Amino acid sequence: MLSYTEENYLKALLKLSFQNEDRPEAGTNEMAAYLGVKPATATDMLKKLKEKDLVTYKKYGKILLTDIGRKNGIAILRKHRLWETFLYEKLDFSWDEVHEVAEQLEHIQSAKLVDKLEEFLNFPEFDPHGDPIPKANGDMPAIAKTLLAELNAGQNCKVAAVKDTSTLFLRYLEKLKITIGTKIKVLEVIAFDGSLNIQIENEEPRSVSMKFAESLFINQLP
Amino acid sequence: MLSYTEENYLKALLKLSFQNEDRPEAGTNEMAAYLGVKPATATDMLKKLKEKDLVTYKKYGKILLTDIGRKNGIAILRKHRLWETFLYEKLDFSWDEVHEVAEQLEHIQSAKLVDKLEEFLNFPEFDPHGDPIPKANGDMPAIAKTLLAELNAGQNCKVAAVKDTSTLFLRYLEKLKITIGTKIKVLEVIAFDGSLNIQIENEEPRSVSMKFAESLFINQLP
DNA sequence: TAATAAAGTTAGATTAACCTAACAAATATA
DNA sequence: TATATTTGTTAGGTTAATCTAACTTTATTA
Ligand SMILES: [Mn+2]
Ligand SMILES: [Mn+2]
Ligand SMILES: [Mn+2]
Ligand SMILES: [Mn+2]
Repeated sequence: MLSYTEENYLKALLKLSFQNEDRPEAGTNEMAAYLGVKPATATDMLKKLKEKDLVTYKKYGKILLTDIGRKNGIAILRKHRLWETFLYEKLDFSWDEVHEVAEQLEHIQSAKLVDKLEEFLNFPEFDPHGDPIPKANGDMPAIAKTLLAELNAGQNCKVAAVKDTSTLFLRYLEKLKITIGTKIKVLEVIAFDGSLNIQIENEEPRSVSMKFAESLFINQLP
Repeated sequence: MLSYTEENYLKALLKLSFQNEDRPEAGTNEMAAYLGVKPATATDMLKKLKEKDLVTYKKYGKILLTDIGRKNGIAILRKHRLWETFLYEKLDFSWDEVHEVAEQLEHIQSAKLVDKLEEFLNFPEFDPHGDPIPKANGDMPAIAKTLLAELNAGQNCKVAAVKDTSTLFLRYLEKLKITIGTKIKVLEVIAFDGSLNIQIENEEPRSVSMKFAESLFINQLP
């Protein structure tokens, strides 16, 4: 059985591996920063995880999940996202509130609980931020990876997921009435600063910054 | 903020205080046994809880919750019982499965979560074992304290709560189709061994042992 | 009441997860 | 390529929660 902390390291490594898709390994400092601990602490834990065959690790080398480490990491991620969905759908939490509580709930140990929860939620595919929820067998729907910023004038899309999950951004999205699934049309791309004029559903056109457009994953529409 | 372990000590002390109503204090060994640790461990923790003003404690003396300790204990108990209710009502857990998972869930820190959960469950008064669920302000419905064993031949009652929450007992109750709210009529009390002949709802009469009758709390019916 | 038993404490270790400070290796850059 | 910078490790400590073994206090009982 894994400790709370060990689980967090595995999940962190998994998420870092999603971030650099072509280079799924991470460094000690990178992990330490991600987890909010000092590098010395991470080194200790990585040695321990290596002993348990959850990561491959060599002195001064990069860190990679083993198959079993990955399996465990995905199980935590699954729980995290199912709980976020529960909080959002059933308990009326807003999407900027769910993460913090799910960070605790993801460590509850009960196979039955996860599976029953998934059933109760009707086997959701995506969490409130649009991130895919792994199935019990580890399968996971593909992650959207096109950014709004990559579109050209005239193109249509649907919001698939948020890249930035900060409260500041999520609150701003709410203000703009943007949520997962919202349709957006790009009216104009301003070459000067990369900002966009967009139409959100049938609202009045408005301008958003390049930073904004680089924080939203979308699925293109024909 | 209290640690997982500190919370468990407070809840334990609270429950022990319910058990001996006229003598709401506990001893070191009693607490240690309840929590499954050695007395030396409990002594250390009690000193720490005393420092934090959560219990009154003097060397070789009995232990009592302070007002603030009690308030905290009740908050944990509230979470425990709300989660048990959630698991039972929404996720189809059986009543002998809920406790173990609730033991973990009760330590999740989020005031909003508890209150939203309570609302989602429609402000339940009792958990799946018939135990009262404290309100957000600390109020708690009265605990049933009459045992089935205290009734005489001819008297009617409704099952209010289980005193013994062991899997063995709960499974046996299920087999007998007894749950919280089930009506029972005492047909005969056997003086020899304290066993009872009872009628469960409209089933065929049957005999139960004294041990059985001392494990069920009931509310008497006219 | 004196001896025995039960209840509770203390001292000293252990383990997990963290830290700082000093050092070593690998990488980037002048 | 030599030096500086970045990255990562080691040694030695701390804190929370646990333990065992030895000891002390309180309660029971002969
Ligand atoms: Mn999250
Ligand atoms: Mn976590
Ligand atoms: Mn319980
Ligand atoms: Mn607990």
